[in-house]
Formats: sequence, structure tokens, C-alpha cells
Amino acid sequence: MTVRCRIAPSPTGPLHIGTARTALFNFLFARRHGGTFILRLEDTDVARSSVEHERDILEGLHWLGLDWDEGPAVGTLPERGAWGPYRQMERIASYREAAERLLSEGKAYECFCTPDELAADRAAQEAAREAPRYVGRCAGLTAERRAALRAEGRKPVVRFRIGEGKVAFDDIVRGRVEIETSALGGDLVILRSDGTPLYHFTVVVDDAAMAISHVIRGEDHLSNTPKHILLFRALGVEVPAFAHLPLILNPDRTKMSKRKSQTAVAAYRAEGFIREGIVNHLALLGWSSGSDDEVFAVEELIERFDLARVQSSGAVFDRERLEWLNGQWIRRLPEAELVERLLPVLAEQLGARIAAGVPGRVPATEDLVPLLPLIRERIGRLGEAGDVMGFFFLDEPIADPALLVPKRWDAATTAEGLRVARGILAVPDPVAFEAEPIESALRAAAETHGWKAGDLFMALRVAATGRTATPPLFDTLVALGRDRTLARIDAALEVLR
RNA sequence: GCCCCCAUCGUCUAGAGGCCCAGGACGCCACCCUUUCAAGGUGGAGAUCACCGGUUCGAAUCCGGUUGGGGGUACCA
Repeated sequence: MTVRCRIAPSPTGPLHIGTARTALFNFLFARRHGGTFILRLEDTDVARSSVEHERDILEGLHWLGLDWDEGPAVGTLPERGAWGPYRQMERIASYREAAERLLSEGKAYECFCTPDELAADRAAQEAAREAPRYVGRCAGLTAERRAALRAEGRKPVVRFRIGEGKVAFDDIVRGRVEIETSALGGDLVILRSDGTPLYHFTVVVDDAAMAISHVIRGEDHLSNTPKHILLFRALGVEVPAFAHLPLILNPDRTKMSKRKSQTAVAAYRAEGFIREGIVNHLALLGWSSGSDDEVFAVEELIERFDLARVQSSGAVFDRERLEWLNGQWIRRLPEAELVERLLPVLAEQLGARIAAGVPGRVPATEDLVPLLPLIRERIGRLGEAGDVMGFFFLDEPIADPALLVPKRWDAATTAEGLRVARGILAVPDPVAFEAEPIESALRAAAETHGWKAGDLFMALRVAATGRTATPPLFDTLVALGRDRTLARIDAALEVLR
């Protein structure tokens, strides 16, 4: 069987973590089975859709590496695939046509009920403690009656006849699911009075037209699936296989939402999470390999992915775990790759400080390469880079003189220690400016003065970097260079006076 | 309300009748490494497998019920 599956986001908001996870599972499934991964934009909610959101979604998916085989034209890129167009608003005619067919076959009918009437029905049902459902007032309207109502200026919606009985299907992750059609809320509106189609209709018409073989989506669609199956059948097409993924949850175990969690993929990206980390984390939300391994590149995920191993209970989005996984991937990235990703982040972060008046410069590739081993295991996100290595490029004044003085020392000892260290570092002859000789010379000096080496090092560390937590001190000094090291010691001495 | 789904450490999960008085990972704690911070290594705390019944020689695993949680229920997607 040819696997064809799709992600069908609605551009009514920025790319959501949940959408990204659904896209990933569809992508993995398609790749695993040599199938086709399709992107379709469900933009029929014109009021809430926007091009900004559309761009955010497309960019986000592409950034994550979830590239689609078929999809709409984007920017200068042409549409791909033979089942287009891939924007629903460009497929309006096909929904209209499908609705006409259902109408002519008596599987759907025009409904002239006003919003007020429907609201009254609902209120009555609520009062009677009944499930809200369309009562079917227009289900048997004669042609004459319809003409009369139309003459009154009323514009009908089109409703699909739900019918009676039971709908059952075998969900790939949940097994058999059965629902009584009486629980479906009555006959379903498929076309608004303005002629535009509604989601439950477009999704089915398009999945049928695009020959989707597997519908892989969030559990929030599980209850709606019987409606879709009924529609597929009415249209006379094959019903695809369904796989309903567990929801991604807020910490309080409700469906992950903007109000309670950071849901925008772009926000994570802006914080310096990398695609490898996010993809890995998302894959582990609801799926597990069955082995003890947890760190997977996308190629490995493709190799191992199996819908049968998808969990059926919801998964809380654990940011701590994402950070750990992200750190794993930052450490695994090839050096050149990490440098390339760090560059723009540093340009932005340091650029902002420079613009604020701090003397310094924005690093280039060759500046970063030698520094990489010093910082790569110290950042969990790219966004931490400015903090961890900014002092290499910025000459910020010492924020707090008290920081300069190690715990067991006083200001006088600190100044003395710095002067001694300066003396050693300043003389080119006895000490080459390399980590090893610097370390042994300073250790020796500490011993002759009766200081703990750690105290001396801490004073020097803060003097040279402005902070108490840094990469290894001597490598740091070497990277800084003799001149800048001495200048900073002088500045620190000045602060201590 | 009604319908559907779900239920193993705080979190993500392994577990498809005996290998489990439940394994791994994140987080947490301790120790090691160490000039700081990390990373890494080792160890530890942490789950009466929601509860109650049943099936079985034997249940986290199968069945029923209860409770709890979630989702759905639009001229939203």
C-alpha cells in the first residue's frame, strides 16, 4: 500500500508545539514506509487566518527539518505535488461540488434555521438536560417550502444527514472505537450560509481527493472521527486508517495551551533550542523506542518509528527534559555547524550590549572556533552563549567590586594576589603565555605566599572575566591574550582601590 | 449533561500472565573528577503498578465495576 499522510495546520496562530509533534509523527511514518508527506493549509476560517501565521508555520516546519513532499507554493518556491492546490481556499469549488452531489443524492439537505432558532433549541435541550443536537426541523422540507424561505431572503446552510446506527473503526493506537450516531449532535453543517465549507467537510473531501491513506492526528479529533467516516462513506470513497496521538499536556494535565505553557515553536527557537533537540524531545512525547536509548537523530527516529509503539495517554511537556536533550545535541553537533548556529545568536546578544555603549565587538567564525571546546558543554541552549562567552568580546566594567574578593580573602589580599599574578603574567621570558606554564607559575606563587591556589585563581578569574563561573581559567586567559588579561587585571586593581 | 479516550516513580516511559517486592531517562540528593561553573562517572531517595472485585497455580499485564483525569459536543480548526 502506498502511504500518503499529511499535516493540515490552520493558519489561525503561530506554529504550535502540538502541531509540530503531529507533523513529526506524520513525517516519520511517511519516511519509515517510503510514503509521501503532504502539507495542506486549512485556511477556511478566513476571519482568523493570516499570512503571518502561515509563514510562521511553514518556516517553523522547514526549520525543524520536516520538509513536505507535496504542498503549496511558498514564496518563490512553486507548488509541489499532483494533488493540488494545497490551500483549501483554492479548493472551494470542490467542496461546493461535493456538497451538490450529496444534496442531489439526498444525503444532505438545505437548512434554513436561524441562529436564534438554533439557540432556542439548544437552550431547551439544556433545560431538559439533553445532549445538544440539531433537531432536524429542515430535514424534510419540500421544494416549495424551500423556495418560499429563499424568497424571504433566507440563506440556507447545507447539512449532512448523520443517520442512525453505530460507527466503529480500528484506531491504530487505540484499538476499536465505537460510537452511536445519536451521540454526534444531529445533522452536520458542511456548508455555511455564505457557501464556504466547514472543517469536518473539507478535511474529508480533501483527504479523499488527495488519496490520504493514514490520518495521523491529535486525540482531540477522536470523537469527531465517526462524522468523518460517515462522510467518507457518503462520498463513496475508501475510508483511510486512523491513528490518534495522545495530547501534549500543560503541567496540570490539561491540553497544552498558550495560557499555561509556551506553545510557539518560534519561541523555543528564539531561546536557542535547536531542531535536533526539539525533534528528539517531541518524538519522545507519546512514543518510545522500546530500548533504553533516548537520544535519537531524525534518521534514527525514521528507522525505529512505529505507530504501534505510540502511547495512548497524554504526555506533559517537560521543559527540563527538553533542555537536557538540547544540551546533548549541542554537544553532538559538528564544530562548524555549532559555530554557524552560534554566530547569529552572539551577533544579536553582543550587538545589543555594544549598541548600549559597552566597548566590544561581534565575533566572527575564526573567533569562535578556538573557543568552542571551552563553552560547548556549558550551554544547554544557544541563547546561553552570550552569558557564557560574552566577556571574550565585551569589555564590561566589573559590576560588583565585592565579587573580586574571594570568600576567604579580604580586599588587600586580593589586590596583593592580583599584583603578584600580574607580575608573573606580564613577563614574557619566564612564562610563555600558555595554559600549562601559567598554571604552574601561579601555583608556585600561591605556595610561596601561603595562599590557597583556588583563592588566587578565583580572584584572577573575576578580574579577567567579571564572573565567578567561567570556562577553565588558564585556557580562558590564553584565549583572552596577554594584553587584554593584563589590562583587565589593572582595571580590577583600580576597582579595588 | 451526554459521548469518547486514558490511568506504572514529580515528569517522559519500559513492561504485551511467571524473568518485576517493577527497569531506563529527566529532575532531585550524595560522592568522584576539579582552579570556578559545567560536562562526565558512580551511588541514592523516589511507584502499596488509581481503587475494588473477578479470571488464573500465578496479574502492573486479561475481564468487570468504581474513582479520578482528559478530550469532544459550533454556520472554529
